[in-house]
Amino acid sequence: MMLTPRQQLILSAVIEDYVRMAEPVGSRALAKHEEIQFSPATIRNEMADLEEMGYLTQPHTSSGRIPSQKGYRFYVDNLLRQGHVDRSAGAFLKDFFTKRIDEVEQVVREVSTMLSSLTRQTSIVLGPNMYTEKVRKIELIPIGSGRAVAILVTDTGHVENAHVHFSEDIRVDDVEAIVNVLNDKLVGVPISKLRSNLYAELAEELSRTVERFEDALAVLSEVCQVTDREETVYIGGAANVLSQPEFHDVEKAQSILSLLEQGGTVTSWFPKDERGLTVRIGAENSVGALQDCTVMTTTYSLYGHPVGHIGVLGPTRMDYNRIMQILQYTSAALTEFLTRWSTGN
Amino acid sequence: MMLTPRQQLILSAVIEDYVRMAEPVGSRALAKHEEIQFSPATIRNEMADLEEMGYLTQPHTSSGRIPSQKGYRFYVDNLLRQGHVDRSAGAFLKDFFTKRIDEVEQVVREVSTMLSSLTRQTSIVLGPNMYTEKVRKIELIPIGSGRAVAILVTDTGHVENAHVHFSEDIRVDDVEAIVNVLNDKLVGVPISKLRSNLYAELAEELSRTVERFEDALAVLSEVCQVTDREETVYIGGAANVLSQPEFHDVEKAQSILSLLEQGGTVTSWFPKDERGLTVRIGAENSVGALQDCTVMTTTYSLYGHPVGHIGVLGPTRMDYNRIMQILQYTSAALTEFLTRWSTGN
DNA sequence: GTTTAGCACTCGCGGAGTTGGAGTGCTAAC
DNA sequence: GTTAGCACTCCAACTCCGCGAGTGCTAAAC
Repeated sequence: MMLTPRQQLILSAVIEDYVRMAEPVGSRALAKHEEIQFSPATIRNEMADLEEMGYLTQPHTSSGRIPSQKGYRFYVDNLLRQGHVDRSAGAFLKDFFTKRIDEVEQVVREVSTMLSSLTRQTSIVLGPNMYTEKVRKIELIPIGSGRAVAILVTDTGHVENAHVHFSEDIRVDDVEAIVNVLNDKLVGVPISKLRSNLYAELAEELSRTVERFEDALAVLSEVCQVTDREETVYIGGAANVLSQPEFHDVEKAQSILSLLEQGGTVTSWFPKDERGLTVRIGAENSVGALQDCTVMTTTYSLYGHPVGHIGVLGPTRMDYNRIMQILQYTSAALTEFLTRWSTGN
Repeated sequence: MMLTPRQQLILSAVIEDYVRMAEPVGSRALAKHEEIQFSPATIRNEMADLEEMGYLTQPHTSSGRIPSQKGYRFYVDNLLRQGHVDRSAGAFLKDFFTKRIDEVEQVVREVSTMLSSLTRQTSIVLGPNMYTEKVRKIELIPIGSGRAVAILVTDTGHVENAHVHFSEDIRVDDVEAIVNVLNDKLVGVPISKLRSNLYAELAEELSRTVERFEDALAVLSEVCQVTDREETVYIGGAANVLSQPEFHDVEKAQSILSLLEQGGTVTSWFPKDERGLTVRIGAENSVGALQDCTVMTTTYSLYGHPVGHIGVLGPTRMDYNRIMQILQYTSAALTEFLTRWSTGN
């Protein structure tokens, strides 16, 4: 069942040609490759075998072959020659990451547009989540008529806020009391723990120390809800799907673009609880509209924990090698940036 | 030079038919309208005149007529029969705006997707700017190793934040001193005034009262920079451009989509310093890629001042009447929501 | 003078027929 | 096992043609 070296050679040649030209590749064309020393006839025989085994398909009898999903899978798993990002991309990336930026959000957003312009595909970036960060301070700022803004600052300087409603006649003391309890109990606690048992403990503490229990509870529940904030999704180069010949069919393109528009859906394309690089080819994506697409993703980390995802969406006919290199480089650089940033530049 | 009533009738019939069918409309088809009581021959004569005057064009000799840009312009300026949103849209809108939501950002974002699904076009919404809001409180929260987060809360509860770098050896007192001066001087000041003469005055005050002048200045300049924050841009239904027959040409569609992706550019499509409804038809848009598009926009307000924009982008062949009604309704409802929201729900 | 019927003409569109080329599978020779 | 040769397949591009929708013009009717 294993492929002979020659078959592997031919398979990768087919894939690489097809990725470049977007057209079925025939035996004559392959024979011109310098690594390939056999005659077209031999190649034809091998290709017929590869087709029989399901690695190649023919759009119609007597046209060249194109890789099947199984073919791509084998290629990604066994034939990708690891390496470094190519010259120009490397320069571009190095340049990008030496620019000094210090707002995380801005960096993440720019990574998204950078990835899409470098790969000429659509990029998807999930902003870093804050689960591992710890509460630094909670503030409660009244803004009149029984309303206030609750502000939570994490140890890395993330700021989240939520609006809270109070009873009309709450007093400044009450507000202060609430804030004090919250800060006493929550400073230093990781965001991911806010929801859990702490909630009960805090509710109890509040009921003991604070007069305005309902109001305090309102604040507490708002504060805890930051846990539920979805990671922000940045999508770059969505228009690039239209430049792929496989999406000149407007219907397909539209279905993909509408998917991309619903930020929520996109989140689910990323493998949960998996770090490092993943490649989802065609039907492996489970989402119907992505049957002809490959989604390649990886994670970036802070203090050794993956905190966000970066990914590239393109046709199954994508330059796996190049994009993989770019993603890995970017992931590493982003991780490094985050560490530098969170330890004080 | 003025059009006769009959010509106006025919012009609007042509436009309304064309908007519906997206195909050149001929004399026979028009003659079937019940408002139109003339024979096809008469209509042909009138259409020939309208073409000569530039209100209609013919894609090729002997095909129906389509409206020219000038035709649309005349239609929008003189023939649009004002009215109310149609039944189903009205119900939809009413329903949308009675849902109780209380985060401004969320409302604005949802308005964007609502507009696009209701109009089946692309919607563009600029979030409310804060120029008219006043500073409620400024906080400065150290997060270790010479860094801090500056937080600015406005009277309506907007929260903005920025990171600040200090000298390593700054003391808590210094930080407090800075915050105090800033709050003393800035609370109650409208955001729009932060940049102006106040800056100089404050710098001077800080130099007198605060030891760490450079650090104070760093904070001040970060705080003042919130003025420069661009309004957030929400784009909804970008994929809808592909469902318009005029954009089945992938090239065109792509150029529009890439434009939409650069949020910054989009901002410039909105007329500055103009309130109320504007319609930019075809070449009136000045941006090359929008030659076949119409951008219809209006503003929404808070306390009588326009604070944001909503708009719809579609082909010049759009349902001007319907979209205009929807925009006006939405603008009013959004204004009302904002007032209700900022005066305490 | 305005409106209308009639008619010849134009032009794009879709289907049918044709051709050329790229590519295959098979067979037989090396 | 490899390769040259050959017959075969099928798409893509092209041309040709007829149809139909629509026009402009003219002459008659109102």
